[in-house]
Amino acid sequence: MKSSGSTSEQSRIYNERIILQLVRQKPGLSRGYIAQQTGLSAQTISVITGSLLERGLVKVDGKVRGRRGQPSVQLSLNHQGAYGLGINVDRDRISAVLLDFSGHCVLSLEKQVSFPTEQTAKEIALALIADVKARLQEDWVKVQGVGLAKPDYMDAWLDSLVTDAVQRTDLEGLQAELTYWQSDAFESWLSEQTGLPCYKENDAIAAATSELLFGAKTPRKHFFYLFVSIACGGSIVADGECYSGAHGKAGSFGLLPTATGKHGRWILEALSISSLKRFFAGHDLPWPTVAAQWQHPKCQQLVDQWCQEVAFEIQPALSAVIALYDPEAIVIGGRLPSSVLPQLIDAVQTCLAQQSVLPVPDIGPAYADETAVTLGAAVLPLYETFAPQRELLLLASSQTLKP
Amino acid sequence: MKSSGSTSEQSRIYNERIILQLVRQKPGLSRGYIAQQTGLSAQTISVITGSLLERGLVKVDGKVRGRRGQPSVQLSLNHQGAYGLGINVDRDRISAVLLDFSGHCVLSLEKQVSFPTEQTAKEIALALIADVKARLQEDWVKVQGVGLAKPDYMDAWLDSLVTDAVQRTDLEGLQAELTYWQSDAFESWLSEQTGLPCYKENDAIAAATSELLFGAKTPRKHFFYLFVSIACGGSIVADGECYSGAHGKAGSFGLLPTATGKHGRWILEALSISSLKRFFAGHDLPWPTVAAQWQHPKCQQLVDQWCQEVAFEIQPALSAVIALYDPEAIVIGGRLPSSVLPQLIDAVQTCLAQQSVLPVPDIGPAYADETAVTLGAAVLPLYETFAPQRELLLLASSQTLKP
DNA sequence: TTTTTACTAAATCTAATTGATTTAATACTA
DNA sequence: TAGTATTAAATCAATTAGATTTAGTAAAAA
Repeated sequence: MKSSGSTSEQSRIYNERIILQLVRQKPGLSRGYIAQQTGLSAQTISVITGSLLERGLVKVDGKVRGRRGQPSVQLSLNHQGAYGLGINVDRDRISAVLLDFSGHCVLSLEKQVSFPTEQTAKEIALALIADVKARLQEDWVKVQGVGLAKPDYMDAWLDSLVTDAVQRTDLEGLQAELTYWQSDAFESWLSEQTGLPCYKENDAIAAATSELLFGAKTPRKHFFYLFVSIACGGSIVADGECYSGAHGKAGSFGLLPTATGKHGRWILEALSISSLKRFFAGHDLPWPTVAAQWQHPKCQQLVDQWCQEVAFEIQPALSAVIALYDPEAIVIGGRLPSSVLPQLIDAVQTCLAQQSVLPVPDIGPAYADETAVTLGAAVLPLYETFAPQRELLLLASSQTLKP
Repeated sequence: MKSSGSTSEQSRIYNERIILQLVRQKPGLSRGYIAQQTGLSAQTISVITGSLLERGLVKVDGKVRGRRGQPSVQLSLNHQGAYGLGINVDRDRISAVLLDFSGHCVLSLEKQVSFPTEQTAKEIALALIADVKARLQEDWVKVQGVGLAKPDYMDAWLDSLVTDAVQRTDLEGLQAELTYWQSDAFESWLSEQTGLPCYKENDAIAAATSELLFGAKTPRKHFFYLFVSIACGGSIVADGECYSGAHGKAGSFGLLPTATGKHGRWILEALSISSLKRFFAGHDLPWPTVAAQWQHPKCQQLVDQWCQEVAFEIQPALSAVIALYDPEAIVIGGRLPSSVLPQLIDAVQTCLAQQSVLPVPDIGPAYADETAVTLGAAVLPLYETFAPQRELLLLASSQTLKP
């Protein structure tokens, strides 16, 4: 174990990132305002923004006239200053995106699967890499890395986690094949193919990271991200950073028990798209394939019923989160259809207000829609390279020690 | 909201603290070894240790001969280099200590009460301050501050939290009196009386902080501190720091529901000294007043039964902690009699091993005995002044902004 | 005596601060 | 309306703090 000291170079990098963060949150800032906000001197800001401009990470928008004195120069993020590549491997699909520095999606690929194979994932990845190289040309060097987001336990609960594709019967064989995703072979392969660093997180942490980088003008520092996909999970944001625990498995909300067990013993079986699909099937209603179908009264009513039942199922677990983490807010995101999410939030709010002994924090939707995870994957390299993280200052040097 | 930049002065303070931490954990280190461990240059270490020696925070132990080359100088913490004053207000007693820089208790006071009044607390505090000033003389200036540790909800559960003193009948009047402890009036008063900064935390966080500063040669970075006193609580240590949540209430383990409700609805009623006392009373066994009495077979057997029942009660809550927080270890400490603690740990280990779906982390006792809280209170000012905290670098400057 | 190790002094480098200066706009005034 | 004052933004130049590099010295074992 090493407790690293801090040098001026690390401070500089940190200060650069603090400035980038400010400019990202409020485009069009003047150097003077940045100086105020950071507590650094105007001269320092002048030097650092000069460097950021030179490196193309920041651009000049224009000048603000109308006030006394010299007009201030408005600085903004240069959208084309950096890119992040992201791949999300989920139980029912593999998707990939290229994200620019401002979080805008430049390229996007997706393929439906019933539990992903190594081969399908590699095909998607190769297609993405080829597309990106063709699109960016010499700007390829601005790609900061590849992010990979996948569920923590791809090879578990195969029978209860429904996917759309043809029913597989050879569950044991499938499970064996899926253990591929327990290794880090795919990360290594990605890194090799691209020549770029590869960052891996579980889907919940990836989604929460995108919330941190792009979520709000004044992001919350303490929240719990409740992530709903084919299964579900969670991520704890503490002091403005995702906390991943001693073994990278923190926030495993899905592994808490449900209140009644009606929708499955574990929350990941109850609060999930699988659960909702089973619920539709159990009530003989076809799964909507077009957005408008969600508005149908029968559909609305069924969704409402499901939301209320599930809210009740997860209430004790959410109460535990509130008692243990004392969050400012609970943010719900993931891959639920955008028309279902508000109903779920309503139901959870109502249920918690009735049952909780502790004050209930804000409960609201994540900023990103169903694309949150894939986007989150692409955010990982950008976050790693440009967000002001604690590690930067505390554990930056990584020299090995004498024996 | 302010995102502060980082300057070289902050780096220096941080590096000083990193060095102090190393020297605290492994007394007798050479400058060269410190340089290796921190990744800083030998010269930097020379300068900083020079300053620490001059300020009396570090002392020279001797020289190591026997190896080739010039013998290395052994540096250690100067025990008399700094002091911390601590007061613990609990439901059944008020206690206070003066701690030296190495964590050794210099002075200690205690008074039994049945729920503490403002007046009793002030008496104890004044006595402590007088004693300390008499003892330290001109070294009074080395006292870094006053720490106050108290339960989060002093005025709740009055009926179920047993104390030793005479039964109070006027519960409503008592409760009104106890709301004093919800304010920060006592902190302000302490600060005024001593002219020193006052640091307040709840008892669980204070105990965990002492574990962080004095707990181990190579302290764990991720653990859950389960704190058992008249009631119980918890504290989450993440990345080597106590996490206190958005409103300072994180880790409220006691507010999670029990499995069966047999020992009370909330964990703080079941896993607590109160619960154990009620259990003894319910089985017509007198509460041991001498340490040896705990060894009596009848007593042992009763304690064992209680431990097993309580372990079962808290098992779901501990599983939630493991799933949500993914800790390296669960550390149990607080004010349980030292003979009861190992039995409780055994019971919890056994119960979790049987019930948990996730791998069970290490479960072990805290380093500090029943004095953990009071000690923890006294640690707060030392921790604040000398531990390398994240805040130091990230939020050090606190200038106010223009409107 | 040679080699090795521990440590330090002086010079250098990086980055932030301070104070003066330049630039460009609005506000005031004759 | 022209000219001057005022204000604000930004930069230049000099200074300061702190870490690193380089070149030593001191002390002990081989």
